[in-house]
Amino acid sequence: MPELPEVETIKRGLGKLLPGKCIANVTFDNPKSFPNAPGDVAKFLVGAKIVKVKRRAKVLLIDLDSKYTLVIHLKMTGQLVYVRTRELSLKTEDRRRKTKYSVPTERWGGGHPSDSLTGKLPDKSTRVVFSFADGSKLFFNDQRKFGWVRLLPTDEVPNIDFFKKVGPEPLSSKFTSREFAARLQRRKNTNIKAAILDQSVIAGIGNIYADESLWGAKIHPASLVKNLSIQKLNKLYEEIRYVLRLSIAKGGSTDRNYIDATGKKGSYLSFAKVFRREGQDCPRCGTKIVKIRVAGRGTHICPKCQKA
DNA sequence: CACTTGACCTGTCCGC
DNA sequence: TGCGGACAGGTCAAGT
Repeated sequence: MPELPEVETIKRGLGKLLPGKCIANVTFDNPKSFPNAPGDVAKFLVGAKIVKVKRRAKVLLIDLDSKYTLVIHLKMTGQLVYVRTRELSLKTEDRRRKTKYSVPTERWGGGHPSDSLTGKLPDKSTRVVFSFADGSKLFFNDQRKFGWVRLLPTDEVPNIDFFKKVGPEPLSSKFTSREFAARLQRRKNTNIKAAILDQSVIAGIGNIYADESLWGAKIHPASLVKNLSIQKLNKLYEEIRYVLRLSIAKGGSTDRNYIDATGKKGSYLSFAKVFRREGQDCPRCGTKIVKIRVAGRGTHICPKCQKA
């Protein structure tokens, strides 16, 4: 579920919280969540200081001063939540003992309680825990275990298969409608929804923003790319950039379990036009929104605005 | 090579 | 109430 706006929101949150933090310890329960950790954790992770937090496509990158980078993919149910520990006052043995044994971490989540998912961490979905020298922690939670964390030398990150083939950032000022249309031609015999979900065509779009941008451009998701006019593709380009920007401004979409670095939900879905709105009226023409299946995904359309 | 489908997982929801 | 099955969706491997 985390698509570009959600990962961007997490990046911005962690970018304010993590730089300068020194990693004191890393624990993980599920080897698949951190495939190459065992040998490299001690050498290049513990003792390293966080330099910068970045994003490329739906991937989060945390640069360390050890010339290594944590590469994190949240896939569908991944979360990265930062928890500040209760400020310790170590004046007396009593207070130290009380703090140590009773309240390892304070309530997590920021903002208004109704905006956050409440609970204690770690929980049963916690796969990796990064502990920092100041006592704060970063939890990588992932209910379905599709996500992963990898530790790679920073200069090798661009060489992994995913980054070698991934398409341009849709919100980059260098990304033009002309380039968008040109890149779509590699998938000209498939449907437009599959084409924009293809990360090698354009980075960062997932099911939510595919449906929203196709509605905005009045394109049926099953339309073959080769049958779409250049005007339609230009409109789609504009809509993709519009919905991604709007969602970032709203802190992303919380469908089931997305939360940001401080535990807060995103509010984009309350602005969504069709996603998860089957049975409701199309905001443009009033026709009932229907849910169909395209490219193997649940797909939401207005059958009147988006003709096949 | 282009394209489609299934696998990877776990939790939730729906119908019987 | 319990239970089986469908479904959720990002990416990759394997299939056509």
